[in-house]
Formats: sequence, structure tokens, C-alpha cells
Amino acid sequence: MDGMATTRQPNLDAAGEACVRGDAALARAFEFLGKRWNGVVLGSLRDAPAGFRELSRAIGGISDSVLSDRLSDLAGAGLIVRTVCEGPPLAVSYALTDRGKALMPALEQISLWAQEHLLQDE
Amino acid sequence: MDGMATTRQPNLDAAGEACVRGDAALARAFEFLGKRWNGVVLGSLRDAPAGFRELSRAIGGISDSVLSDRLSDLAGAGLIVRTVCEGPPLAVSYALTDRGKALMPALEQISLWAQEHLLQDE
DNA sequence: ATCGTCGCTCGGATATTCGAAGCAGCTTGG
DNA sequence: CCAAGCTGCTTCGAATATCCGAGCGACGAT
Repeated sequence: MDGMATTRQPNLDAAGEACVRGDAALARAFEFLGKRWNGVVLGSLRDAPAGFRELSRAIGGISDSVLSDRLSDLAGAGLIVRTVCEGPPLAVSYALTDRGKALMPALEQISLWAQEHLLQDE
Repeated sequence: MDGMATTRQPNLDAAGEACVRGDAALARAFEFLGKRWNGVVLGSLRDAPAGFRELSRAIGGISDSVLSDRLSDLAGAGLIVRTVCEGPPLAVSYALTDRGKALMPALEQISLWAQEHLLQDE
């Protein structure tokens, strides 16, 4: 061990910081994706817009309050839009924005990975 | 009412099951990725194995207790391995397994998305 | 011996999520 | 008409998850 570990160059350089290995961008992304249902909600919107109850059912296992929260978050972040269809029957529809759509390839990749490596348990 | 679903057939199609719009696989994946730091931890391990403190610093903002928890989770799920290097200096090293490595393309995709669509706000 | 680092664990605050219930408006239907 | 079901949420209390700081044993350097 003598030769090698004496110095520690791994990720601190004299100048200062900003040596974030894990990608600051990745970290930023996971401030959203790391919330319990955000990823799944986005995935449910992948193929088509949907209403509140529709999402609730499609996702399964999420509570109304949380879904409402997630939807607000996502809308606030500009990943989805909430559209109210007046008419009489008063329907609401959530859909992906461009920013949200741009995330779909990543989600598909994850889905693929899950299908191959996480089939149903480990 | 117009359109669809006149009767209460939410979204079951005749063929069989798997009508889960959001992809069951995606949902499964987000049982891990949806936990607050899991994605970032994996991302930090992308290029090279690392020790506990090293990860703690590289990630920044995570507490020891949570990091420890995440590491256990990930190890339990078979995405990373914990290797103890005896010697005297007693070092521990966490590294991705094959399963974990297989997830990297997806993470890169997410990172890319974040760089383009999530540059700096909030 | 004293200090600093590494790899964790423990305890207690604080934030997040859950699950059920409630409310208003519209629709079916008896 | 009025019960009963649907949709789109909101509120509440309780369970969980996460955060933060402190501490412990082992080791190396000073």
C-alpha cells in the first residue's frame, strides 16, 4: 500500500470544489424523479393525456392526496400541463409538455432495464 | 357520454392483463429509483467504485444514516456489492454489479435530459 | 497522547406519504 | 324528484421516511 494511497487525488483539487462525480445534472433530475410517484405518473402520461381519476386508477397504489400533490409539482416544474375542459361535464386533462416528452426515452430505457433485470423479484 | 368507456370498463382489454398503462416494469423500477437518493448514489458509482465517506462527499447533501440505508437497500437489491478490504487499513468499497451497470445507460439518458431541459432553475 | 479520518450506528426533530373521508357538480335511472 | 355513481379534488390524523448531529471503535499521522 505504500506507493499508492498516500496522496488523495480522487476528487478534490486544490482550487476548490465542483468536483461532483455523480453529475450535478443527474442529482437535479432526481430531485423530481426521486419523489415517490413522479416517475410513474410521467410514465402513465407517456402515450396519452389522462384525467385525475384515470391516472389514479392506472397507477394503482397511489393516494389521491399524493397524486394531487405530484401533479402540482410536475405542472410547476413545467413537465405537464393541466387543461380544464369546460363543457358541462367538466373534465380535466393532464398532458406532457415538450420538456416532459423529452424525458420519455429515458423512462423507456428504465422500463427496459426493469423488464430484463428486475423481472419480479430478486 | 361521448367517446369511450360507456360502461365501467376502466382500462381492461379483452386480450388479457398487462393493461397497466404506466408499465408495471417502470413502476417496479421506481420502487428503487423513487427513493430519495438511490439514483444519485448509483450515478456516483458509475465510473468507479468508492468508499463510504467518498460517496458521502461526492454526493453532498446526504446524511450518513441515509447513505448507509441506501447502500444496504441497493446491495439487498443486488445492484451494488459491498467489499471489505481487510489489510490493516480496513477499507470498504462499493461497486456496481452487472445488474447495476445495466442501468447506467438509463441514468446517462436522464443526465442528458437534465442538462438540456433542467439547466438551472428551481 | 491528541488529532483527524473512515465506516458506520443511534436518537430525536421534521418532512413526506398514506388512507379514509368529505364536498361540489354532473349523470344515470327508477 | 331523489338516491346512487362518477369525477376532481381537499382536509385530517397517523404512519413512515429522511434529515441532522453526536458518538463509537479502529487506524494513521503528528
